[in-house]
Amino acid sequence: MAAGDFESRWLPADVNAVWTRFLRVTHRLEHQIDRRLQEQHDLTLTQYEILVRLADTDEGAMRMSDLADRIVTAKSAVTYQVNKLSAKGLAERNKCDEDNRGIWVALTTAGSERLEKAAPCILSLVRELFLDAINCDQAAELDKLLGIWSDNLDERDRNSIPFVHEDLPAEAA
Amino acid sequence: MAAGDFESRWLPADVNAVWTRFLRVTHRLEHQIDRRLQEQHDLTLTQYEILVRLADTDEGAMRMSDLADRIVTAKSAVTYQVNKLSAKGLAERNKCDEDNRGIWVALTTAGSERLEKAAPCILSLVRELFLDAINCDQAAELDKLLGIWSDNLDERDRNSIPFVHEDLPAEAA
DNA sequence: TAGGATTCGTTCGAATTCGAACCAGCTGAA
DNA sequence: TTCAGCTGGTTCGAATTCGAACGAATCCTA
Repeated sequence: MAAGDFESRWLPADVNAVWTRFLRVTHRLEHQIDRRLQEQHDLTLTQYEILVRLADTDEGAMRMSDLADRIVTAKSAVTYQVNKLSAKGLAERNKCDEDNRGIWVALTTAGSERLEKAAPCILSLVRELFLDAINCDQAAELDKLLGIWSDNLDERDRNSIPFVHEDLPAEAA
Repeated sequence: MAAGDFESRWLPADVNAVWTRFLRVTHRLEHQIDRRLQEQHDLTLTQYEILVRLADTDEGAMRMSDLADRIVTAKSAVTYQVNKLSAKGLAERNKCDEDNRGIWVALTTAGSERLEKAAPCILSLVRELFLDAINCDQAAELDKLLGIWSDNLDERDRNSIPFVHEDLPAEAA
């Protein structure tokens, strides 16, 4: 449209293209991993994610809310999935002494074992699809990008910015 | 575990960290956009995606299957969403002369208008969260990465590679 | 040109996700 | 101390997604 905004902005077509491509690639990646996980380890990607999050902690346990925050889903979805995992015997819910409302979700032995079996398989798939194809510099760059986006999102959350898109700032001739 | 594979491979912890971070960031990005879209334009991200895909074609129409392929969902989900859009008057289903089984999904005038209203808003949010924060070189790099991953996935699909993770190739001492 | 294999799109049921409403426990200020 | 407000988690109903099964149309091959 206007012809003077080349340095800091992208042209609409470019933005659209990159974003579209980004969405498509991420979805395809997730689908591949998810499918593999279900076929070979009877786990959903979400369930696997929960197990990984739990295993990543020092205490081997996490509060429901923190879990929800980490895996980026609604609290109710976490309740649902943790129940599922608990029914499978892979995780357990323990009451929380510091706060009687709270729940500590912990990995069971079976959960650890399942994770130990699944993780190498998944990580190798992740490597193959996602990381092996790029070199060290690119990987570093990717990591930097992820950091930037993450900070960006944090900031937005912190301020809970009320996004408004001004249609036309009423100053174009 | 073994200690000799440092150059082309990542350490498990790194892979895990990058992948985790990637998943989290992409989910947060999508949620932000999705929420905005629903609040301000009464559209799901999927629905918006469909409208964009349709608008991107020369004919302003697309076959159901191609749509499913583009937005990376099951065909049944496309049926569901196109029905939804059709009920809203934003898209229409036309029969296909070349193939009597087929359906051409086309944008209606209302659909174009809705998209024209929503797109700037969404693109500006995408810019803000996703692209403005990175410089031109990084953007170019990102584009390259997306290309690599995409090709990778294409290849895998083409050969429908039967993924097997050999637990230990039985040659480590 | 008949018949098996594919492909196109739909339908159905199951799984998952979300948000709103809710209850119970915690916190802070009067 | 008490009461209003907040926070952690669950429940419920609605929306969405998936995959399997299906019918119809097309393609391919003999």
